[in-house]
Amino acid sequence: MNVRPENVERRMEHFLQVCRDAGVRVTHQRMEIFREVAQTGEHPDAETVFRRAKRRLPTVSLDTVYRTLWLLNELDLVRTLGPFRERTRFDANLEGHHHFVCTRCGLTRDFESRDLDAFPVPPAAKRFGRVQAIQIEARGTCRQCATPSLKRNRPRKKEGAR
Amino acid sequence: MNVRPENVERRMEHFLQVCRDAGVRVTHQRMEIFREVAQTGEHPDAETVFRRAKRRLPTVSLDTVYRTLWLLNELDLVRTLGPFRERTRFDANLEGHHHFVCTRCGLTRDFESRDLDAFPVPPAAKRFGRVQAIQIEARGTCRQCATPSLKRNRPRKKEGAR
DNA sequence: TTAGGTGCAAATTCTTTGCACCCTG
DNA sequence: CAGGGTGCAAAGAATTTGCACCTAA
Repeated sequence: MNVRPENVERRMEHFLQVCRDAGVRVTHQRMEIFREVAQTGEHPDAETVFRRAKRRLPTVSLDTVYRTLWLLNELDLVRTLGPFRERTRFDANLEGHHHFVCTRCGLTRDFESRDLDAFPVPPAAKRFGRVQAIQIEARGTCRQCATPSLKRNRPRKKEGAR
Repeated sequence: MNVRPENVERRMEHFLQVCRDAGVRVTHQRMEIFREVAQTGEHPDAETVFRRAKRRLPTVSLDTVYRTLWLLNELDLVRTLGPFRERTRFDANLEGHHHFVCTRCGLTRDFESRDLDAFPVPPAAKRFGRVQAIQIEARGTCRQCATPSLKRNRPRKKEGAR
């Protein structure tokens, strides 16, 4: 569950490198916040990162944690699970199907793949519990986000193309 | 993008059947809310369903939409994308990896699969944009949720095992 | 030194809940 | 006609923002 120290170290190095290259300041807060995410395989939410980071940074604030996590996401040092900055979304298509997700704007569309449907459940997944279905998420950039003139990029409020 | 009328019809039939079997009342609101989700391949959020449902149900309220969507989810008539009723979660493991997701409590864990990493990007996914990575989500029930005595089931507030 | 970063507090946005009235079964 | 379902309004939870002070480069 926890990441081995040598890997955490490697991630920290990478973090420093990326920050320098991007001209982003390396603050005490950013280091510790990144470390908390780099250190665990638990996919923590902001609140959890906050709680843990406070052990080393007693005065850190939750909003700094949020700002830092989104910064790290922009620098591609961390990623979010599922479409990010999005509300809960519902789907009535219960037949096996897969999703294309645009990592810029969150657009999500179904597609089908016989080959994937036939793919056996990986044994590595079974150790966590009983697997009912496997579903792939193809992450990338949608047509509109790829076209510079029509950038859709992270609609925060109201809807984009849902 | 939109679901073909005959499939919408089939889903409506199924909806009625499931409601009857479950002893859940079939109200005008529930029918129209389900219809909105059944009709589109867009994975709408609650707000979007609300806006659309209002065209047929001018007096419907947003909270009814929420209550109904979660009811439909419980009846397994709709599903949510990604771990549901969860906050945004972050991950610093950027190497190709996959997720086991418990559909009861949202527990999410990484696993690796060489075979899946080697799986070619399905052509059907490419039509939506450029695919950078494919990642599978193995959905099922985790050990703890499968054990009746230790039910974890949907922690809403505060954290479960993240 | 100084622009970028932080902490605080307040604002927003999304989602849920309590309660009185309504309508399905 | 009884109990579940709905709408309203208000509460609650998660996340973002404005601003004055602080600090890494």
